[in-house]
Amino acid sequence: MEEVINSIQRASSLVQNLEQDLSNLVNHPGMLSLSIDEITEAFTAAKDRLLLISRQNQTPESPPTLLHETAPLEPQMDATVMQEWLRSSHQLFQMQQLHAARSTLQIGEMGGGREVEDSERTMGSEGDQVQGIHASSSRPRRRSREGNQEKKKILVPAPRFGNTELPPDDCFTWRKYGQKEILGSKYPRSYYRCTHQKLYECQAKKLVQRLDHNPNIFEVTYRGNHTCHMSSTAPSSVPPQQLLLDMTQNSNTISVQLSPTTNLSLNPGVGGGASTSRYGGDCPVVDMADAMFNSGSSSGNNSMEFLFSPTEDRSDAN
DNA sequence: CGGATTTGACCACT
DNA sequence: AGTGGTCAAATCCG
Repeated sequence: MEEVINSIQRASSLVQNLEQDLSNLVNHPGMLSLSIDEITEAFTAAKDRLLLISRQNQTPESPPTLLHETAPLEPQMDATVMQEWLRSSHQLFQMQQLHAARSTLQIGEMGGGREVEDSERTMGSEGDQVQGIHASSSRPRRRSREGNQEKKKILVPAPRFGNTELPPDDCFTWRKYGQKEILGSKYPRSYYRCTHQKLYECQAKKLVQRLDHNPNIFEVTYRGNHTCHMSSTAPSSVPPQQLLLDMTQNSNTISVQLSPTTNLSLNPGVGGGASTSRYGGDCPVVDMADAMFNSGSSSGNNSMEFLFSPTEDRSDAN
């Protein structure tokens, strides 16, 4: 596990370096590629180790919830895009660390107060219970009060190959139940709920919307917790959240979910498939989301503020 | 045929 | 009244 941590830390610092020199490196694709390769290798090394470890620790039927590869981003992206996903991925990584650190404490309120996002400001954020939606009951179409649902936003790079319309895979199966044009947004918002909503009364939902100014990035808003404890494929004896916690308890600083690999999508040099392994067991986003959910409240507030917040904010998270 | 998606309409909330 | 969220019939798809 120590090697894993070392690899991750190395990768993280490489990401930071890359981020700092990004404006220069963008003009030197070769060097940029090398840099990305280094990061990829570091994460891949960590991943390989973790896969080994997780295979030893998991029951055979447990879906691999560790580490992910998503569709690679197009190698030559502009600086803005690059910076966005670098920042977001770095933030995600920070969040993983934050979560790992906090998971050993009793997680409840976070000190910041920055967690409350705009939509929650007006509603309050109890975030503890989820109302059931019984479409066929005597009160049809009752909309659950958003303010009572935990709501977390993350930014996820859109697949640059294959079907870029697909929202990022996150290891859970989602059923789309609506799409709507949102005022002031170029792109429609898609509404998803957990496929197992009926079976397990799972109230997890997510909203997916492309960013106006950057269609290469999805803003994914998760609401409600998964109570189904199901992955996209088969029932897992251990819910992903649990795995996360279990693993993080073993390493006191770094969560092994490593969403960064995912969201970094550092695949130019890695022979990963171009398309999302939709049910392949790589479940990046949800791990992150779960991490956030399970930490009571995380540092997520307004997505942009949260993800692109200044460094002191992130260091504050440590 | 069953489950997922689409899409217009309805409803809750501000 | 405007807007976002949800429903549910129609349709698609494997």
